[in-house]
Amino acid sequence: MAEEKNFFDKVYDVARLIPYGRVTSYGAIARYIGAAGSARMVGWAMNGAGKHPDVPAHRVVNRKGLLTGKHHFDGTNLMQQLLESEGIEVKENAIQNFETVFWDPGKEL
DNA sequence: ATTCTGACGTGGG
DNA sequence: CCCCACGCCAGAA
Repeated sequence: MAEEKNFFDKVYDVARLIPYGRVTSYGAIARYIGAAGSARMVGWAMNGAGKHPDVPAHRVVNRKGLLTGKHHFDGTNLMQQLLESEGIEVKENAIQNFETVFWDPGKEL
């Protein structure tokens, strides 16, 4: 694939690679695309993910495994339902067995 | 141009 | 685990 030069495209590209039933953190993606330290930009990029149906933003959480971005989805618990539908256990906006379902792009790839 | 905010991360206590 | 402070970069007012 051609290398995306846009920061957003890179984020979307990695997010699309997240396997089913797995989750990753903003920092992991940021580091993989070469924007280590700018994890905030990853989250910001996700703001435009709504235009990219192939981008599973619900599989991206912060390093604590908290569904910090659930507030940005249509419903209040849409993100949690999506994760639960993939077999991921979520409790109080926090992913259970986070280390088990965690997927690191720079590590798995 | 300046200021603030934001789906974060890391380090120290 | 919690809390606090700093860094980070892009965009909106």
